[in-house]
Amino acid sequence: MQKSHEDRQSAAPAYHVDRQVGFFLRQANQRHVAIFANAIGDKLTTTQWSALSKLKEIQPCSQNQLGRETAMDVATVKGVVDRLVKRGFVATAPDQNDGRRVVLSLTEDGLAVIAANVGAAVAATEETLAPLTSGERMMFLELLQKIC
Amino acid sequence: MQKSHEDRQSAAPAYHVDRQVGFFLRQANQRHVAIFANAIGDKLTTTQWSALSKLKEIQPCSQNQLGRETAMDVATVKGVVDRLVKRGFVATAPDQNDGRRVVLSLTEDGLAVIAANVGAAVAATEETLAPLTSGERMMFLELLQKIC
DNA sequence: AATTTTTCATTTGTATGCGAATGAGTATCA
DNA sequence: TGATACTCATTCGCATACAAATGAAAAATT
Repeated sequence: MQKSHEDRQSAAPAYHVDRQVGFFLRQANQRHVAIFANAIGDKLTTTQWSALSKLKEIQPCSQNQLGRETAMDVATVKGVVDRLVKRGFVATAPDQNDGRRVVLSLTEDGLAVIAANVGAAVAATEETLAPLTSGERMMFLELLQKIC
Repeated sequence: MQKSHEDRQSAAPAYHVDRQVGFFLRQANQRHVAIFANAIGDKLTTTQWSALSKLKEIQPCSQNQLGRETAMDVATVKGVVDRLVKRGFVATAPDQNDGRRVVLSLTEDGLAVIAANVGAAVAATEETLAPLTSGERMMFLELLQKIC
């Protein structure tokens, strides 16, 4: 078998975008977002869901803190929170001790929408990992966390 | 040790957003995009890089086909291609046989910018996977592909 | 040949996601 | 106290990402 022109020129293997981690990460994320959107009943995005869920754990808290806890940029979390406030899931109040802060908390509706969709969120996680066996899932999650 | 209220109510484990695949996938992708942006010298995004690299493999081709090959929505690939055309990396021409199609191809500058940045792209992949050992990388990529 | 379906490209609207800049408020420290 | 540094929230610009709708052209079907 004759060697290809490329192989004759250098020992470096051919570059293929569709074999790079970044390419797969983007696709895997895309697939999960689609699964989540399909599973959830109340038109909540993955980031909105993250914000709501995290807020339930750490409320009351400032907007920036929520952003840090959910790995969102300040500009990003601003938009996410704005939409959640607009829909009545999150309430804002000025901080008494710090004039800069806006204190975030969940409303009744916010708590209700979380309760109503936890099942779907769990199902979305399950469906995303469906192609993997139980052992593969543990291994995958462990490795995935390492590159975050 | 007394059982928590939650445990008494149900056998279901507590839900934590920051332990779900989706949460990690988003973060891992974020980190890679940041690494890539930092490594590349010519202000190319990961999607723009995907489009250019793939185009080099399959040119000439239509816009929609490029979108399918790079896992991009028709609306998304439109914007990506527009910016690449604007910067002179991609040329468009009407298809002789099909009045709907726009035939895409790389320009001289397009080929040059790819050549000038392959090294950085490889380095970005390397840095993204840096937290993993060689064996872990193979395992991770294999599992990641399964959930795409 | 006429109808239906599919494909292609485009546009609109909504939602992230980040860099960078700004202004207001707080904390630190000389 | 006064200068400096930091934090918080906001805003602007740019770049994905998808749903949905549109119009034009091609392919498949009857």
